[in-house]
Amino acid sequence: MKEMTELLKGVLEGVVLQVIKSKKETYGYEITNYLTTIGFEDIVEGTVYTVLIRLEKRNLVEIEKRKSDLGPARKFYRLNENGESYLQDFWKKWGFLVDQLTKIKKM
Amino acid sequence: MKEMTELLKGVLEGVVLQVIKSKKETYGYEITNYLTTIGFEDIVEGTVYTVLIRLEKRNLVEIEKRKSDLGPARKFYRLNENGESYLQDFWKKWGFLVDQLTKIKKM
DNA sequence: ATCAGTACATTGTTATACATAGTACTACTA
DNA sequence: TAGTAGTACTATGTATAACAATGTACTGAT
Repeated sequence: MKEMTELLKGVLEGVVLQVIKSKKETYGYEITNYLTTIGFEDIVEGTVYTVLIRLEKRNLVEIEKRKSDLGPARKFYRLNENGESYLQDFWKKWGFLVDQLTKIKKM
Repeated sequence: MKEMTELLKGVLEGVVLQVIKSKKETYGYEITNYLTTIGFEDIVEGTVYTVLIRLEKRNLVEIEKRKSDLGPARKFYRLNENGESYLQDFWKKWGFLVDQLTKIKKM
């Protein structure tokens, strides 16, 4: 779906973290492709990479750079404990938001 | 719930519009109070007013200023047709986002 | 007269997503 | 072997949105 930009704000970080968690280990390019295939058509590489750098700065992920047999080296991301608890918190807030909006919509 | 700030981005506008629609007609102060009572504890007046001004600029609402028997004059907001279709679009996008995040969470 | 409650407005800051562009590596092919 | 497509990451600038903080102003009660 198009023009989700503003709605994505604040969500994207949790989404990317969850993708990393689910895949155990992954890298920027793969995350971008994954997100576009599942329907976030407008997400561009630049956006994902800025999120990843943010996650790194906040120490929510562990990083390992490894060579690829296809193209340049990949920077692999893995959740650490901070990342786990951040993600838990994120889903709690998300759940709350969904509940609130459901109520407001029915109002 | 606290610290929903970032998650609210892009959502608040739709929320405020829906509140206006549901109440048929309302004003900033009432909206702020309403939102804080239903659980958005951190929302402050300033935020709601900036949203309202945005809605006005984008021509999504009609405005009427009327005296109050209690305190200063109130600026009443009412959805117009643009507002209606914006709101419809908003709920569509929101629904899409909820679906996507549900999938991602289960992944 | 002062204060609390009601009501709106403004200004500056910060965070986030995006646009754009660039770098660099590999494999294929003309 | 030069060129191109695909893979992969980085950097810079911009726009938008929510918040913090502050100020104005009106009414009613003490």
